[in-house]
Amino acid sequence: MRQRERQERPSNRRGLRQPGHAKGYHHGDLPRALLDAALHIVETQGTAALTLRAAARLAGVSQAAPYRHFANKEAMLGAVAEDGFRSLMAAMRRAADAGGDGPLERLRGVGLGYVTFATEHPSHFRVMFAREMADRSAFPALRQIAAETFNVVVDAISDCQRAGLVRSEEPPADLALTAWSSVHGLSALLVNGVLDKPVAAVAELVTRDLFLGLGRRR
Amino acid sequence: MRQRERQERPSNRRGLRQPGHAKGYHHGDLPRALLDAALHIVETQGTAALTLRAAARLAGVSQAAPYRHFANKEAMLGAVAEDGFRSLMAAMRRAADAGGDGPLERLRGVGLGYVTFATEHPSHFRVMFAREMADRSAFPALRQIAAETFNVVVDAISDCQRAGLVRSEEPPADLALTAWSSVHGLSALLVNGVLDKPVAAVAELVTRDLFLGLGRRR
DNA sequence: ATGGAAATGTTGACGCTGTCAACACTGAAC
DNA sequence: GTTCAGTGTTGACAGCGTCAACATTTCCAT
Repeated sequence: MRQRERQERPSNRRGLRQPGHAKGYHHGDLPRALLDAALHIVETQGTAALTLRAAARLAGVSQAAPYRHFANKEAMLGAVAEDGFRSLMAAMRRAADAGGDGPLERLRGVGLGYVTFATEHPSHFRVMFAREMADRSAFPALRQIAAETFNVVVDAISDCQRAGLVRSEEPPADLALTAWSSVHGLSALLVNGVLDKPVAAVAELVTRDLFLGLGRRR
Repeated sequence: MRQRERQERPSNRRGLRQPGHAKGYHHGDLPRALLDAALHIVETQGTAALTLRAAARLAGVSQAAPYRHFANKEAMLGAVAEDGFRSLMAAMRRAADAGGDGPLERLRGVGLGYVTFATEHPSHFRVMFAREMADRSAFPALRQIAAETFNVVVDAISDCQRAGLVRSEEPPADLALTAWSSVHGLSALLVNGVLDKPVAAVAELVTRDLFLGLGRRR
């Protein structure tokens, strides 16, 4: 589940630590422990339960301890979002590999991987994108990793163009924007419960129609 | 500002205070006033400032008064979202009319209207879709009006199919789902500040590529 | 018209939250 | 060994959603 292994030091057992206990006043790697706690909360209890105090509680520290490592709650959510993008990229790449060898199958896999990640981790997905505009500019690392995610799509489309499977009159980034929008939009609608159809069916549908286009083939 | 008429209940005709005269112990039409207050807050101060107590304050009543008309905060957000869908539908229809006479121009207008509404009312847009799944099923009116919004897209596509401008092998609802996803996804990315390009440019781009499809024309 | 019932308002409280200031402990550098 | 920056704790504050208890007003049956 947690794809990033946390390096555990023997002197530091997260969660088993009690306040004031002689075991250790200092935690060891509190930022890591807080992020792990936050990730656990968002996956198991949803975004509403993802609170600074809850993360501190789960990490076994006092409510004010997180402020030594995160400027405020937004900063912590930013870290959670960043981790989410890493997971999303991994899921897309995994799905692309599983899709097949042809560039088109890989592109399709990227899209399906995106939708699958969103529906399997709806709360995490929501944290990744439910950010205010003003805040987003204050988190360059978040912008950066979102851009990398986008590049996965661009690369998949470039490969298809080179293989003559996708229109080449347009720059791959332009087509990638359309593809990303479609897949992200479908994910958002699914995650927010607007659609009640099975995920697999609508994902197949949208990726196919995205490829074919709405217009009549002439 | 808010130009929607309030519909008067027949059982309430006697002794109903007109807006502006509501000065007594009873308000007159507190539900309406609270919704107006909430709409004003979400437009001027964003979703974070949209709080039950703030709406009560703006409506000039105590913090507990809203509970006579809304079960909880979620219910109020649901009402705000509902109003948002009404505004969105109106914006789409307006943009369709402004687009031109041909069905294709109207379809394009619907899409551009959607994106324009989202970027011009980002906070309202966020409230409309940032709802938890569990809650959504508890608001049938919300599901209903979201379905109506979707039908605007379906109808526009049907018209295009009848005019032979859009592929007819597929049911219009299927194509509409792809179109909705694309336009919603672009809106979500723009609203959440993931893209920093001009709205008009990307909206043009995505709607065009959506029509053409990613695949090579044969 | 009138008095009780129902509707709708207020006050005050609870526990939760994000956040901060003041303080306490720890470990490393001098 | 002392000092000091880093990191943790305690206790407080205001604002939030929500509820119970109470106050006032309007409606309806008499």
